[in-house]
Amino acid sequence: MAEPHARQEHLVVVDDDARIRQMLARYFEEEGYRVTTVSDGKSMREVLGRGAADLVLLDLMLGPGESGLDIARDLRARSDIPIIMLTGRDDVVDRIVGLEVGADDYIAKPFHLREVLARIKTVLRRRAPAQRVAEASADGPIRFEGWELDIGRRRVVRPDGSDVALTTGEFDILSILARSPGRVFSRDMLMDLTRGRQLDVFDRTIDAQIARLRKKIETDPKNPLLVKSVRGVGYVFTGKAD
Amino acid sequence: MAEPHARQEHLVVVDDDARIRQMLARYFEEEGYRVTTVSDGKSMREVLGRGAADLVLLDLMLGPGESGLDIARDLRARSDIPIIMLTGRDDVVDRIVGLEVGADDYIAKPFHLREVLARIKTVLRRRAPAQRVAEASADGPIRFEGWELDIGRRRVVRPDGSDVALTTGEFDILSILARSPGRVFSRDMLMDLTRGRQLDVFDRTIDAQIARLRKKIETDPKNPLLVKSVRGVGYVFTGKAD
DNA sequence: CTCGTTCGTAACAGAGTGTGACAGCAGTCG
DNA sequence: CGACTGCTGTCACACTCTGTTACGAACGAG
Repeated sequence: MAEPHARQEHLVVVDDDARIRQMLARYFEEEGYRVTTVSDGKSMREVLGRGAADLVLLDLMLGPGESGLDIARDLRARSDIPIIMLTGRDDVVDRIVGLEVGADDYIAKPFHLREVLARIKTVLRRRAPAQRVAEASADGPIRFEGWELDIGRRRVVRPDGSDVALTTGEFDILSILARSPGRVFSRDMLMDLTRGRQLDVFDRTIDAQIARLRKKIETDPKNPLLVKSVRGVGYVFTGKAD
Repeated sequence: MAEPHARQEHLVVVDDDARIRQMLARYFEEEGYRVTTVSDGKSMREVLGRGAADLVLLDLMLGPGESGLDIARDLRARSDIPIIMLTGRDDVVDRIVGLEVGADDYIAKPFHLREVLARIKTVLRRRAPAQRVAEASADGPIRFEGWELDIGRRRVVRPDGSDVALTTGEFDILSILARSPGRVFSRDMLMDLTRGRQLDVFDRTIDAQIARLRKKIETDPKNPLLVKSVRGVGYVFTGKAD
């Protein structure tokens, strides 16, 4: 059921088969989404040019002379709109290439409408937080106070050259913080950015993670120098960039 | 469009009846395949010698002096190209022998074009996903941290130049991961992309393969640098491209 | 100083992961 | 055909990671 107060999210369905377009549109509309259907890449670009879409559902098997993969690549090059591909059951290669060019997920045909809906919700809810942390810095490592934080390689090196074994959660939090030194992040934001979830009222998850993180990277965890608390607000990275 | 969205698959039709050749060719071309027709075994070998074909559709009733069965046996001895035989309605013996010599399927004449197409798709689909993984990259090898991963040749070379003996399964997983560094793949996706199957609930297959893979390519498998785990999500390749 | 709030962190339980062992299987070789 | 070999899926068990709870310490307002 649609939630009346939630902003209606806008899906764009790209498929050359009119029946499939109609079937998907009808189903998603019943589920409370706004749906626009188009049959080819050109129309899709028109629609996207007109207004913001939240997600593109793209059939890779379009008619002759048009490749869903090219459309996906092109789309990804110019925007961050999440893409879910519809592929033939056995188009393993297409899926691999599709993910490579930046699609967020794929669904094999024939599909269950329920499943498509579930995937859409998942992708909309969190565009793979871990992924986002990684994308945060495809560039070189962040250096501070002799430390080195290589987000791409998920690796942290101490001033003395030794590796720090951070867990996934610890690493994600540190990445977010260190990427924007001096900026204060609320627990809410950290939770959302690293796990794609909202924070419950009395949730101490982030606090616990911060404590564990400090124990591993601070010389004196009681007097943190790198990750400081801002009472009533959140946490901030105070390491000085080299 | 720069490239067709999926490589056009190449069918070779071997039949001594020109009308049948033409009929099949026209139909398959409409269906998006690349088709080459030949009338005898000699021409077939020429065509196969020139370039890769994906499937041979072979009439067992060739003209006098030539046996489709011999051609099939010979072809199978020298390659893995899938073979579908066209046999007379009652050539039970031929079918048996044909399957024995390694044909993948047979179709009794007279046949429906639809059915032929369906069989072709089935046979092409049956080909090991691994093979399709390999096809996914006709490009050069992937290089990272001094390593070399040649997907086409299914070969992995260490920075010191020595070969690593990866098994098929290990290689497939590494290929998928390394093609999209920084992208997190769920176990589900890895299973689907490498073996074309879905993951059962408590399936640890991928974990086991990852462990074996790490043992072979990581300096310290306990602290992996190339293939890292993302708790609750999956695995990610963290090698940096050279 | 007192009080209510916020934060740090130890402790625990449950879920997730690594890995050795083993058995079935397919391919190979004699 | 049978022995052998290497690969893979599965299981079991240990270990790791994380969310939650609890409690005391730190903090800020008045």
